[in-house]
Amino acid sequence: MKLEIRTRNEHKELHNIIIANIRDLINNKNLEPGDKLPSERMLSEKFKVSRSNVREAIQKLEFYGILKSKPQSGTFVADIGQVAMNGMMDDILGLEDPDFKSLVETRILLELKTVRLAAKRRTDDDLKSMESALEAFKQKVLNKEDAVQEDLLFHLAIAQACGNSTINRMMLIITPEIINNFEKYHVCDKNQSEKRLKEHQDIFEAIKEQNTQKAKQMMKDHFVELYKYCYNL
Amino acid sequence: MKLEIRTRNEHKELHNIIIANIRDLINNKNLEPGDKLPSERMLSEKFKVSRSNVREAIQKLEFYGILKSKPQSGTFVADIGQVAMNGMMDDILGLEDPDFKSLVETRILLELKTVRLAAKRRTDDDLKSMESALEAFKQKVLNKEDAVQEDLLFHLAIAQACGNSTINRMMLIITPEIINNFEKYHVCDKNQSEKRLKEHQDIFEAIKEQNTQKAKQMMKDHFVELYKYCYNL
DNA sequence: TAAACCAATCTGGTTAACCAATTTATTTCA
DNA sequence: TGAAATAAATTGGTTAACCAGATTGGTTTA
Repeated sequence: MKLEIRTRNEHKELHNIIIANIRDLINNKNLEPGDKLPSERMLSEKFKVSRSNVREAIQKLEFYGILKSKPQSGTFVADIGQVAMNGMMDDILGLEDPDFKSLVETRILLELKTVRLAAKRRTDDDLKSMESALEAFKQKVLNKEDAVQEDLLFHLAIAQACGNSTINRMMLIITPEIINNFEKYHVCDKNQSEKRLKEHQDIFEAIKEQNTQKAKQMMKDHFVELYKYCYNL
Repeated sequence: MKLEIRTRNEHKELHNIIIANIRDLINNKNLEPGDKLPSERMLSEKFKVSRSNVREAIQKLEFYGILKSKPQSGTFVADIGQVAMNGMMDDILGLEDPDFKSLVETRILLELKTVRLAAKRRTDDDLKSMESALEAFKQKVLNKEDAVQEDLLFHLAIAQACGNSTINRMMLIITPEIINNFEKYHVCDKNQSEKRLKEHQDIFEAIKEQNTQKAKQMMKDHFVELYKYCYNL
């Protein structure tokens, strides 16, 4: 178990070394946005690492939009400017794993927005999928079963209804981390699950009525417990 | 040019097919959280795709926290529950490229938060890096040069000072996309760059004074133009 | 001269063989 | 019989050779 974590960190560390090398190379060679990076083969030779490691690092930088790979052509510096790229590289290299507090704080921020947007923009289809998610949650609660997944699926259904693909994407990114931490710190309190169900139903009703103010307030009430965890921990 | 885009889409499409296959497999075999997935070799054979394609798809699912790979051991379903996993898979498969409006809307939401948090939590080191980013922006503006990168670097410096690693991460994710769209739609107006500089300085001062209300208001003023783009487009 | 052609070369992507650590099955010994 | 030792099979990770498409530079041709 310990070894596996060690290798994971070493793996991540190797990525960071390669990313730092790529950054230095871009700076030293004064590569402008749009310029072509040396080929993967040359990079792997230069950095004394395997080509697949180089590819993984490039893939990561592609995810952040810093590089673009074109098949049978090359890898290119994205059009974001050298200075911005450097700043972002430094940020990426300094990224630590998110702490629970930062996750919860972000979730509250995002969801107070999604619920307002969802109340404003929800379609009938959105309502249907929210309702079925709510129903699944209800069944689990009434059967006194664990319902953490169904809980968050309802929230994801709201995010999907908010009509903002970027916010939706971010909810998808943080949700698994939220779940993991919930389980790690035993945040979920089964005794309150019926209260939670009521709150979910209130939120759903507000969205259905397209009452943005009420929707936001219901969500805030729903998050009262979370606020505690966020600022007591 | 057209071909390259076609191949990119095909590539993404292949990933989605594999992800959908993995989802179906987990459902059909009733794999619980923590259970082991079939080996990469078996998956590649079963899905009639290369093993490296399978690895890339797994890597993507790892990024979203749905799977976890352990070297020399196997790939495991994360502890997020079957139902939640299914919902997330569906969301991931349906993810389209973010539209400009959703990007701007999200940026405004995030930055109105980061600026408040930064005003509350900023350290002296944070101030220094914000100041140097601001200075770089100032120089470019005074020289009438293009300053889009320096502009957004200042905003990233604020995000770094907000003491929330998750929000910071999200700013890093959307910034390149914002820049690309700015350039595509020619949002940046050079004639107003001196006004922008003034606004940046006001924001910096408010953060320095730790005046959260003022900081938020200054940022709002700074975003007036963006609001137009967000709701006129 | 310049536009069209072509072949050598270089590219990211793919494949299959290989590696070391791990897990599972088998054998051995008390 | 049961625990300890060991061998075999399986795993994700790594490597190097290979592929098809794109690029490039020189040559030919109108």
